[in-house]
Amino acid sequence: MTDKQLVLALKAVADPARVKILRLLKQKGQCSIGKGVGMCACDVQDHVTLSQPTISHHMSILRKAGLVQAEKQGLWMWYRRNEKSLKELAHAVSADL
Amino acid sequence: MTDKQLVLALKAVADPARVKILRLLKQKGQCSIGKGVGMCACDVQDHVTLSQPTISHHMSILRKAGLVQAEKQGLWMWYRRNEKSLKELAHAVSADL
DNA sequence: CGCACAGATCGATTTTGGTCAATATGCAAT
DNA sequence: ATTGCATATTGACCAAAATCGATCTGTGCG
Repeated sequence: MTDKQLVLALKAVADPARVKILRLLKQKGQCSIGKGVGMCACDVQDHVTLSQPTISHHMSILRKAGLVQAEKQGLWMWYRRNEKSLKELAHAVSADL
Repeated sequence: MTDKQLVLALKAVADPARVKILRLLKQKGQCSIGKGVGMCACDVQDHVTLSQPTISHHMSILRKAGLVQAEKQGLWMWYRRNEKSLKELAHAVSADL
């Protein structure tokens, strides 16, 4: 993990809304298209008081940081945590900071 | 560690200059007033290309986040890492994100 | 006292970032 | 094709943050 990637990931998690979203994505059985894990953007919107564009923006930042993965499922976008990247981030904070 | 503290600490480390400073503070024998660990502000300035006010600003942010401790030593300010807080942050990233 | 030095604070500027309304895109069903 | 829905993108706005020059504070020394 390069320093640039590290700072990008840290910036991504250094926001209350995105911390909340990452935690939301831990929940099971919340996905409106029946996936066991993860959520669609609209599911996220049901849990945070932010506009749809703002949520889309946050998801994009988490995605660019590699902390969540996104997959288009017809009309919906299925977001889920990237546990591997999250683990890498935790390790980097523990070892490289 | 409250969520507010967590986000504060994450914001503190989500900056290239402050990542660099935290790493600098790991070095031994760099302190101009003879402390084995840590550095004075002027020692930090010797290693990063930022103005004195900017460094003071960054140190203040790291300090408010609890990640570094500061102690006035006569004319100098002795900064050192707060390993306990850094460990807590690493744990929070690993467990609470 | 008065000077010199380390560091903090102030003020201004520029950049970055969060937010939303409006609009665009893309998909699915009728 | 047309309509409806989920999401993305755009544009604008405001808040927060990074940076620096100038100045202030406080400390030690002659």
